[in-house]
Amino acid sequence: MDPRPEISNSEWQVMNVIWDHQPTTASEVIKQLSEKNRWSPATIRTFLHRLIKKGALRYEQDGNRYLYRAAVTRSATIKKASRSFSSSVFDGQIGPLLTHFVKTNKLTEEEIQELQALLETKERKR
Amino acid sequence: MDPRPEISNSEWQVMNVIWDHQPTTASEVIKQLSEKNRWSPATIRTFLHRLIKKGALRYEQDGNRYLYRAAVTRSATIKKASRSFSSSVFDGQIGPLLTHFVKTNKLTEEEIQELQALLETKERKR
DNA sequence: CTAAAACGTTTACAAACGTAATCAATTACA
DNA sequence: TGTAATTGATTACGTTTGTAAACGTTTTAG
Repeated sequence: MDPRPEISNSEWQVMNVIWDHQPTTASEVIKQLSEKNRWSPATIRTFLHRLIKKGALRYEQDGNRYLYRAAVTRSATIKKASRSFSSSVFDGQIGPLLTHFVKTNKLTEEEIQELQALLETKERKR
Repeated sequence: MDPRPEISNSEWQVMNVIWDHQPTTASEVIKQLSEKNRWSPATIRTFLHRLIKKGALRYEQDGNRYLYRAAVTRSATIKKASRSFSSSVFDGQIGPLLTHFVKTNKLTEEEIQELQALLETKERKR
């Protein structure tokens, strides 16, 4: 199920919780999110409903409550969002995006090494 | 001038043209953009107005038309947008974002080398 | 057994966004 | 010189988003 239309910023937070705890209940999501944000439970429930309507979440009855799970994979969703982000902000150029992020952010030793390894492989493959 | 609220997807396209042609006129922006998108001139003018209201653009009179220029730098604006993007999509983790982009995209030889150089420097500095 | 708490559903409402038409003033062309 | 085209300003309108209250049903605690 391809989520149409796009997932909004707030909805991303909900999706992230679901992907990390799948399958899970509304109250679990509420617990996780009402700390970070000052959202009322009702607000979070609204996001759950909208995500279902968008086809990004599925649910099944579990007694009197729902168990939610993602209807789309995290990586596919990230890929779509990234494409759309880089297409507006960087005008489709992935290279500048990457160099920008590398320049302007702190990376841990591990992250640096993982990136170097990935780039090595890329280079090999050409 | 810090643009409040955020720049929308469509508005990014306008900003990109302005940054590339600064200072420039509405009709130049319209020319550039109505090819890629199927936007009517009125639509593009609306974006210009909104960007001025948001404080992202400035203008000065030039005869009977305006000359537009950015009121914010491209890099500062990109940085803000990237932060906000990675904070919702990657929950603030920059590392995963980078590895994701490297994994899922084609990079040119030059891009790979630039990234490797950047990472080298980063590693030195720790 | 009854009142409160929990859960899902519906409705609400302002701001932002995508997309544009219309209007008024000015300019340029015939 | 009068009319068409250009330019900026105002208004429009449906959808999405952020943020939530209200409502009805079910479960639970006292």
